[in-house]
Amino acid sequence: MSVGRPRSFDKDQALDRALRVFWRKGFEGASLTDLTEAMGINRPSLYSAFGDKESLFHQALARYVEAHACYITPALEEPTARAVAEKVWAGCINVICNPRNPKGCFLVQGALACGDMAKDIQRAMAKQRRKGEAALKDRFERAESEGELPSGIDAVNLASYVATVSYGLSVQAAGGASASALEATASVAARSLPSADNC
Amino acid sequence: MSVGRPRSFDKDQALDRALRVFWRKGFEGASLTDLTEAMGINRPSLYSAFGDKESLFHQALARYVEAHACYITPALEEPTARAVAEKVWAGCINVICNPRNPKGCFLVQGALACGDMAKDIQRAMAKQRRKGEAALKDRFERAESEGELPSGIDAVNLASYVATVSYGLSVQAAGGASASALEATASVAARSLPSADNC
DNA sequence: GCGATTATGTACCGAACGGTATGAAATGTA
DNA sequence: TACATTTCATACCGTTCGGTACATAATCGC
Repeated sequence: MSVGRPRSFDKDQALDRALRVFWRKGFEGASLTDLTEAMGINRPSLYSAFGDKESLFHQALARYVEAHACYITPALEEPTARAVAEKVWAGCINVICNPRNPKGCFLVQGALACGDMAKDIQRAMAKQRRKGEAALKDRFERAESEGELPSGIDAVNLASYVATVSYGLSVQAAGGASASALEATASVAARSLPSADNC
Repeated sequence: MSVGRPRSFDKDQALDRALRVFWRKGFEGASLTDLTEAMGINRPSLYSAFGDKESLFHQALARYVEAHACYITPALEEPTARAVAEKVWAGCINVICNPRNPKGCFLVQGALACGDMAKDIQRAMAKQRRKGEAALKDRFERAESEGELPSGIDAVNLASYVATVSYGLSVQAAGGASASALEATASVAARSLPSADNC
């Protein structure tokens, strides 16, 4: 056991609550007062446990990826490109319309447009989005090699498309769209996907 | 001619410059110092000409709709639902990847997630997005009545889909995607659209 | 118990925020 | 020229921002 006074709060829980604040208000819209109140701690505790606001945000981002954007991993294991895409969108809608969560995708609305001081944050978010797209691309390259993709679609474009629809759904959710409305939208999007009779 | 000292700056030009700042940095990320410096005027001139920051934002929003989101109107006059959607996406990409503009769509990134003080702004942006979707819906209802839409797609869902893809493209552009990459993405999206051989 | 160490609560820091008071400058009217 | 009117530039307002000094409290090894 480490010496010194023990921490009186649960660090993971506090990080989860910070994530929810950043998720709802964005990096710039979330003040330290918002954060400390939601986390149930005061400022010095936040700084000693997480570093400054930017560092806290990066940790919240990592937490989001592992705890909320994790639906991507099992989706990639679906047997067909179509099933992968449909499962990604379904998982996405499940997160962005979950009444227990802020509306929308954190990776989209955490820092899409921001002041110069937050440009590093903005880049980190874009990088994380690209990471998801790269995972999709790898998966669709496999589909390509298996002859699953029709002519005129390559893995990169399909991955970009699947991600693009996800981002669009997130904007819709942030604007108040319901899960059922977005499921209908995703079902239209699915018409683009390769199916058994078009390859 | 009105009495009093004449204004020493062009109001429309100043508003255009304010729009660009809000577009790039969002409502909260744009400070009054950013705005006045870009507009080439000082604070009291801004307040006397445009009101407070929120009022200026609303005027910038109106300007954006008429000067940059205006590509929607001619797109609606295309003869088929497919052509409408393709022209909307092409017009969208032309705006969000235009090197003369900030990257991305102002209606998406102006105030997607924000602090409580900017919630009215957030709602105004969502309302404006819905306005565009409603225009698409009306157009696709016409397509529906003309028997152009295949079974399983109604006008509302198709309009939501076309808008959703646009928003997703905007997120991609904000993240640095090139116009050519987004054109390829949009071409995948177009596979969802009704074509001559699927109704 | 005692010192070392770490966390907590309060109270505060300089800087930047949005917004404004004030007086000088520039116009039309007379 | 004198006045009314409107804009301009400076300098400032109170508030909130992100971040921290400092003293106290709680735990460890000894």
